[in-house]
Amino acid sequence: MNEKQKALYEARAKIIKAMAHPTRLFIVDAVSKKSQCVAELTEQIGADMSTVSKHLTILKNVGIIEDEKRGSHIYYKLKTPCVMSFFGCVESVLKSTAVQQLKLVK
Amino acid sequence: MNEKQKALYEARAKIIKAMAHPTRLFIVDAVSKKSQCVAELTEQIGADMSTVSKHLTILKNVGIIEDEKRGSHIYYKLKTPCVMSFFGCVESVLKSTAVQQLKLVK
DNA sequence: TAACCATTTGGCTATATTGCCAAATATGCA
DNA sequence: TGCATATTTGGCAATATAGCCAAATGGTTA
Repeated sequence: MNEKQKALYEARAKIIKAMAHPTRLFIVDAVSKKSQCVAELTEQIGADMSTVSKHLTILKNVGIIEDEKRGSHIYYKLKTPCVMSFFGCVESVLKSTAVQQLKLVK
Repeated sequence: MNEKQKALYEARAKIIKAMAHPTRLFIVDAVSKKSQCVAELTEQIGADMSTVSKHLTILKNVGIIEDEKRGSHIYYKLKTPCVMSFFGCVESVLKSTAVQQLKLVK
């Protein structure tokens, strides 16, 4: 792997890493349904608002979500909808391992 | 988020987390093209073989790749091909942010 | 301008991840 | 059996991540 390739894989990994957290996955899922602000998301997640805010920043920095200021509120929404396809694949990975674990039990 | 939901998001995140590393992304890419063993991958990656082996274990444990023993070699191959769709989406996220950064420069 | 609401930032601690080296394990062959 | 090859495991140090609290910022309204 040369330097250029390495940099490319790092850039890709950074984006996937932004999705690689339960709270951030929830956020992506939630804002894909409707634009929401930190306070709303915080209520659903049940963590400190500052924590949720930091997760939002991470997702925003890589370009997965974007913010829109409306008055004193900041609404977050999905910027790159293709990330939703991750969910389907992840589900099939989960299912495939579940099937295999079932076989082991039998 | 109730406990069950939380557990589901954690399970999903674990799978995505397995992809969230430059070396592991490279491995997924590489073994999607052809089955390979640690030594081969190590050569391309340029890290310690034990490091590469650990990355393989992480990917295997979540069910993204699987191993196949042939004689004294262990070949790794892609188990859940849908993860390849991540690349396309990641590329479009990269492109979309690149375009935006260009606009800022102008 | 002051009090207020929404949100982010700084700072700190706890925990998790990564990568190397050295040692262990497993397999094949002389 | 014993040595060579292929790969994994243990252990440790360095770095990164996550979460909370407290404080700061920024816009809104009285």
